[in-house]
Amino acid sequence: MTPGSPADASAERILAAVHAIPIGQVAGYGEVARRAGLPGRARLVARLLAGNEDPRLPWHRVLRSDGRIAFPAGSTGFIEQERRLRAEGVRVVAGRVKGQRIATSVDEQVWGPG
DNA sequence: GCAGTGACGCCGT
DNA sequence: TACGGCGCCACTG
Repeated sequence: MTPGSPADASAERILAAVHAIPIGQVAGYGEVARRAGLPGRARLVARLLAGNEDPRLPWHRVLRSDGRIAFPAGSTGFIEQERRLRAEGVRVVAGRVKGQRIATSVDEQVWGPG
């Protein structure tokens, strides 16, 4: 193992950023990566979620920048994510989150669309 | 070291 | 809104 590797620390920050997403709210992969201090590492976030084993991790609150579920429509992950989001009161139509806007930058999360 | 692949993002049409 | 193309990063054979 490499407990002191920077990749491990980054993964920890990413998971923390995902946990920080409030119930009923959603965030984009890029936004999560940005919060973790890893701008441009959206794919790394996806890889982490794909291999996460923590059932408490609100991975379903992470969407693409388009506001759509990243899984292919009809797949197991797609159905599961859609179901979990709806359980939290999030309106999901055709695999897309409605009534909310995916922040692509920290400014939008803090200040809003403007 | 190179090529292929993916729960991505941005831009142009 | 939908599609296609290109770029970027990390992992695997």
